[in-house]
Amino acid sequence: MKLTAKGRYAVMAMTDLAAQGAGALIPLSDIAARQKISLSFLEQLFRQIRRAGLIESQRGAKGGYRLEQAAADISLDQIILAVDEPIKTHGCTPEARHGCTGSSERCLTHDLWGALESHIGAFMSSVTLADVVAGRVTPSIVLDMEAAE
Amino acid sequence: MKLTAKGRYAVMAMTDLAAQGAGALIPLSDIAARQKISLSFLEQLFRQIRRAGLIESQRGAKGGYRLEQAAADISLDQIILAVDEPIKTHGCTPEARHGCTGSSERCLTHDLWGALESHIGAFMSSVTLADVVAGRVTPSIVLDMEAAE
DNA sequence: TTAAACTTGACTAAAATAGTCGGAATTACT
DNA sequence: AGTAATTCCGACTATTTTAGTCAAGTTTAA
Repeated sequence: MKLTAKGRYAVMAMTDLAAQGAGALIPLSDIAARQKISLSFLEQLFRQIRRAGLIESQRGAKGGYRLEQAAADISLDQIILAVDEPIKTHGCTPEARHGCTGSSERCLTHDLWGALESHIGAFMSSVTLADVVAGRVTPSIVLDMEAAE
Repeated sequence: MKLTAKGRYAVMAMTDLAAQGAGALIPLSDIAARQKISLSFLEQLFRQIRRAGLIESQRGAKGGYRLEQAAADISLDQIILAVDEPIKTHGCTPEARHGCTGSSERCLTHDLWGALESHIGAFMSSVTLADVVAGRVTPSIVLDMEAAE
């Protein structure tokens, strides 16, 4: 899972949308103003998010966007994956130049990248928009996991 | 913590070095050949890793690199931080254009990025070179953490 | 003396990122 | 019917970052 500014903006905008209440149609211009993100850029992001099925739109005057599902049912990884290309963690693919599939044996770090990927994914899929809006995402979540290890 | 191909190569090369045994001086050309990484590029990486104090070098014929500490005492985040700029997770800094420090209140997602950062950091600092060499890094580590949640 | 190896800084090509632009389609309201 | 608000779309582009090269050293073992 790639973590870029684009994904950050998408999460910020979706959080804003979720914070506006459940059923209302919110025009992008409102979100753009509140989050200080250019409208054009937001349009591009929301286009992708809509195609992923996370939001629904209504065109025309008084139109806007609303969440397709409840905020508690939308996890952050869904948002990130909607706007960024999915994978990018390890180069151990047949196409990669320096991957380990070229050589006969697996490279020593092969499993590592997979584990890292899973680790990040587990976190992002465990946090929902509702969590973020409610301020339930704090470093304590992480500390809990570390302590439990 | 940024996760790029550069950091990956650094970890791969350091793993290779650790796998060669404790005290021996290993020339970079050996690692370059085994890991299929260009020698020039490796030189650049090892320069940064040496400055970070993770390895020591001996110049001249029969020279090379060896780990400064035991493989069990070198964690992956030390390697990543040595070759990549440290931070890059959230834009909530004074310099950032769209950060939350500009507005009076904190942005809703502020804590989130910090938590994500901690989460990734916790993983990378919990894994040592010795773990990777011994093949102790598998997705099961992640599953353990999830199950414990 | 020679060859192996590290050291350094500057440079660069390619890729990815972040974001723009112009226009078209749709809808509510008057 | 007309107008303003709004989503929708694809293509385009400037900037930044990444990945990697290059040329010219310095140091040491044999």
